[in-house]
Amino acid sequence: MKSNLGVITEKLKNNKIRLSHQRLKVLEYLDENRIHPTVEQIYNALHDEIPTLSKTTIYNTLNTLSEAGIVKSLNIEDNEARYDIRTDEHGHFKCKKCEEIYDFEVDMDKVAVKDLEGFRIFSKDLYFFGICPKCSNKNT
Amino acid sequence: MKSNLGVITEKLKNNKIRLSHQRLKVLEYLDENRIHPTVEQIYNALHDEIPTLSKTTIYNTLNTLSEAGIVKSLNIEDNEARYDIRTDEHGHFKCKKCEEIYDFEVDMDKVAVKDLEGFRIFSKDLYFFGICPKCSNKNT
DNA sequence: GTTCCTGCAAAAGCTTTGCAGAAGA
DNA sequence: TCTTCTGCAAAGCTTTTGCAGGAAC
Repeated sequence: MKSNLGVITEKLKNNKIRLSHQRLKVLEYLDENRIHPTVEQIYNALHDEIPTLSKTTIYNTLNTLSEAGIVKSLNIEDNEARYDIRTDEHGHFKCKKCEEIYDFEVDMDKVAVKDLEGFRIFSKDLYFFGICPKCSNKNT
Repeated sequence: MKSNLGVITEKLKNNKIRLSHQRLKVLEYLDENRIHPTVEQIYNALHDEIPTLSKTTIYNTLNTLSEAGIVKSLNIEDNEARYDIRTDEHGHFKCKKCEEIYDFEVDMDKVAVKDLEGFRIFSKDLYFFGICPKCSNKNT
């Protein structure tokens, strides 16, 4: 998928964010591994290829990209942030057994929202928790 | 509102959680101050009345109560947990200006959820972010 | 009398900051 | 060349843990 990275580099240029090797690798990883990784996971995955890479750079990169709206940070865990390259409106399901996070499509307009007249809404986070089908079938 | 605390103490007894002075005070505070406070806020509020109170106890208390389903912890901030004594399904709106958190009613059944056949859902967190009416009117 | 809870001190874990050298434009 | 980025070390914060004394039942 060269097209995706092309779109991504264009987004960086539009936001006047320099195309450093580290940033492109982090973005490539997020694009090719839609697992909503933690900083730790990104670090472990890229460390072999870029031995000098530091976690500080990953934190800096993700903060920069979040502010530019190129990635989205998820607060679905209580201790550690996760990152998503999908920035369109969708929900996240976290399995309490395997800890995996699944995307799902939502129609937020159908959430009956009384009580919010006069509120200007910029973003919406929807997190579901439970057991995924794979873990349900492993009857333990 | 003596009835609320009566209900609360009954919940504690049902869960075999001892009715310590500290726990009752934390719960009373949550019940009378529906501001989704942080541990820090609870600590500051109760410290005058209970000078020996420690943050460790507040953390222990809130963890115990969360596990028993008597309070709910919110991950609406990226750094600090907030706590809610309302445990029924409802949404939270956080104002980016005044940082206040508002409750709102939702009907989650109307969220069009494809992609989740076979998933067993235990809980749902819905967080909205934007500007509240008060802050919208202060045109700054 | 038992069992569980409190609170101090210390540790753990995630994230940010300061800064000198390196890389991008 | 000028500005920005990287990465090391250290610090900052929230939260957890170990444990002795104390409170609940």
